[in-house]
Amino acid sequence: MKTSPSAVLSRRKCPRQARSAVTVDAIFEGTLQVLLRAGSTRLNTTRVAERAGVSVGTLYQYFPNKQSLLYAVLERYLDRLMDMLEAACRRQHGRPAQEMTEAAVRAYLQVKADEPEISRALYAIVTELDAYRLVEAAIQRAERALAAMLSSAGDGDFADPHAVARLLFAAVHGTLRMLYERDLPPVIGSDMENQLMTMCRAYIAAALRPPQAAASPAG
Amino acid sequence: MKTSPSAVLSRRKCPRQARSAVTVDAIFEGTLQVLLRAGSTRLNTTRVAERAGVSVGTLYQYFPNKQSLLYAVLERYLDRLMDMLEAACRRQHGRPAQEMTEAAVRAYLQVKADEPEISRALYAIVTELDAYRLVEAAIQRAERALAAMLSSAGDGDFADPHAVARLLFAAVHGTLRMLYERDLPPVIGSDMENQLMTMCRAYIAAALRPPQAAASPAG
Amino acid sequence: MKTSPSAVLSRRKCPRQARSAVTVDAIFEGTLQVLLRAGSTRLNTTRVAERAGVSVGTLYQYFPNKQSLLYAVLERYLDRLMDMLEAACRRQHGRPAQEMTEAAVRAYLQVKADEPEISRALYAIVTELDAYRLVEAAIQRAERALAAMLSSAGDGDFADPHAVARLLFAAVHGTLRMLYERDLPPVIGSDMENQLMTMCRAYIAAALRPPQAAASPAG
Amino acid sequence: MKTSPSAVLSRRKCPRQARSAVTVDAIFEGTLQVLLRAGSTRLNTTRVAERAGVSVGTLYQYFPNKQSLLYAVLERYLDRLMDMLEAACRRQHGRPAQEMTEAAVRAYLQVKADEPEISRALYAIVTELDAYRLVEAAIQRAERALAAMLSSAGDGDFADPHAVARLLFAAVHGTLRMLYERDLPPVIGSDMENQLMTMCRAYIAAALRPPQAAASPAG
DNA sequence: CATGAATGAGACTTCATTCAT
DNA sequence: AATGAATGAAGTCTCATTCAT
Repeated sequence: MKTSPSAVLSRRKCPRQARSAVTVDAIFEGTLQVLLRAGSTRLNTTRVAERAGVSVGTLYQYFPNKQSLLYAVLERYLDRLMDMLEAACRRQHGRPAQEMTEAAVRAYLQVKADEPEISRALYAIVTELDAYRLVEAAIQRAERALAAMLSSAGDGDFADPHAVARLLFAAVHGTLRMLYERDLPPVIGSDMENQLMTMCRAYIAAALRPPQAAASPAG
Repeated sequence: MKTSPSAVLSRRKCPRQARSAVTVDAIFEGTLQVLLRAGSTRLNTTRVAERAGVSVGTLYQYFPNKQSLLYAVLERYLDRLMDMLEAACRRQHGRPAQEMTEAAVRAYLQVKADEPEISRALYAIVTELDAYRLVEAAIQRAERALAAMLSSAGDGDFADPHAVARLLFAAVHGTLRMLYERDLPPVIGSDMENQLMTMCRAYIAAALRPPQAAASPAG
Repeated sequence: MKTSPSAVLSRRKCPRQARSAVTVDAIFEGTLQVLLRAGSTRLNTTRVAERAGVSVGTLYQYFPNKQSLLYAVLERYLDRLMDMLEAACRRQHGRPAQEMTEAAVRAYLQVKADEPEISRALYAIVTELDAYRLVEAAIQRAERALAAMLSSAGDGDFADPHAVARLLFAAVHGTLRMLYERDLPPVIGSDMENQLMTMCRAYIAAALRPPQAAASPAG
Repeated sequence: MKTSPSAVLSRRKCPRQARSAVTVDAIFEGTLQVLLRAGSTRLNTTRVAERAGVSVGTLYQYFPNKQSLLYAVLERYLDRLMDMLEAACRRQHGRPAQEMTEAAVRAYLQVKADEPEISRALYAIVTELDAYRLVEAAIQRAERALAAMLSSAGDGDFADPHAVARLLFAAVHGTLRMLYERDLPPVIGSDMENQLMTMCRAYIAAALRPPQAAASPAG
């Protein structure tokens, strides 16, 4: 039942010429525009092509079918999101656990805050494509980045850094998702972000083991 | 662009005869079956009717259109979920904050664990219907129930119980959603549940203010 | 292709009991109501039954199918219309041609004016049923009544009274039809009626042969 | 409840390529064919497309819905009919009233006689679409053309040419309509046409005022 | 390569009619 | 006789995809 990324979803041609790249970009952009303005239900290839300023035929020259187009759009979005999260995590290596966590979470909030509708719209795509494998890959990138960061904490270590990273990401991402799917007044939104931060800090504090009193010769 | 529950989505006929009630139930059940087996993309009225063992005509005698059917299914699910959460919260009134939270969260995990695919499938519906208003109402029921419970804690109080309830629900629900959308091995699943519990406890501990030693005679 | 009045259109049972007659009347009335309020396109048996205050089942106990119902409604209307026209014509027997014509035409205008929407709605039925045979019968009643009247004129006779009656009816009825299908301001409507009268008078004058001056010995 | 020609009824796409124009013509033709052979009740988009030799999809590429198709067919027919009537009227300018009237009426009879079934079928459309506004526009074109013609009569003038034109058109058109809706034997048909002519002549004679003997020196 | 007209399977919905209660 | 729930054929319309130009 699940769509396998093989055959059906692969893009048809790698744009080698500059012109092609422009076209593909226009199509990606068009897809997002339609998604935002018309919603995922009314998203169809004709409309996308129209908005992208190309003909349907052209669209089909770059993507073998509608699914592959959506898949590519999603892939690109997740890649960029994860690139950014990885970068943010790397920047925190070696710092104290609380600070690094706070910084990473804040970075994630930041990006998501810039484009709440896009996030929401893309979830529709995930559901429609059953593209959970793609999401899974992204999540794992996030977890690995967070785990590596946590492992490098300068002020202690974690019994199972990956487990902590896993929950941290799930909690932060899941909370954000709820936050952006609801139409909450900004005041409440920012309060929730504060509460989220409090929770993360409390969690990290509970999971962090202070550095081995290396000087415990008595041990 | 959002679908308002009025006109379009309301049910067409209240089943008066016993026969009707049975039929409507069969339709609800059929919808869920199709949702689970064929996925939301392949869900169509014909298939639902078929699975429910009735004709399309019958389906349309109770629901003016496909959307209203999905809306009703969703509504029923959310109502039941919230009924259960409210009951669980009420049962905890007066107990210590940590214990009550743990119990409530566990109850929620429990229900959701029984039917992971249904949850996932229903999210697809929410997206397709833009039925965020319905979800919002359910969320608010959850928040109120949790806030009332927290306010009754026997071992302290919260500066802003509703804010705590809000985040608690968002974090738990959001985390669960990620948990069930991924196909994680059970081991990891249960580990995540433990981590989630840890996080909740840590958060509650951080938000709970011990009882005012107001009555402290020494005062 | 035409619907023959046989089998399909005949009413299923002649209401012998008073209760039945009441029901049938209610159904007739309901049909007209729906026709006027919802239009012929949205006229369906369920709606008719509803408006008539009976169930569909009952409706089908009196009419074997939808067509027969419409047919009966039409028949009743045409019968009444023609009854009235015949009566009006009979009342004019023996009077001068101009006066009798004017009176008959006026009577026809009168009835039609009382219920322009009904007329219009019923035409829709005629088209849908291809019930031209029924209309034809009514027209012939009209023509016969008018011809008989004209033949009895006290001030002359007509070479072919039936031909005159035929055109007279066609012109009056056709003009009226146009009048009521358009939404003309009353002023123009009444002016048209005057013009119509002028035309009829002129036509009769042209067709009427003065009485044989039998006493013209000089001839 | 009336259908306004805006939005819903307007055509979807202006045929730009030659191929398109051919397709649209085929669709128009197909619609008429179906209308004539199957009747307005059995007219459906599938059948029209089939008869036109195209697919339903193609049909819907040019017309947003069934109504708009019928509307367009009707519009085209009325336009052509009125073009012809206007031309005929213009040709009569300046001639004597009786002659011009007779010529115009005859021209109208002529066209209608060529295609009695089409006329009848199209009336069904008018009823189904409630497209009375469209018909109204056509009627007004007819009235204007006739009024202008009458005003130019070389042998007198009319107190209210437009009123005369209005009734003239109503009577002629209405009579014709009755004539073609009935299945009268040709003999009677042509007799009616003669009678109609007599009536028109009589009416014109009654309405025409001889030229002012303005130069009457005796005055 | 690009275009956009054409295709047709398939989705949604209505409604005349039947029949168990 | 009356009821109204159930039926399912048939109609309208959409949209992913192809292919001649």
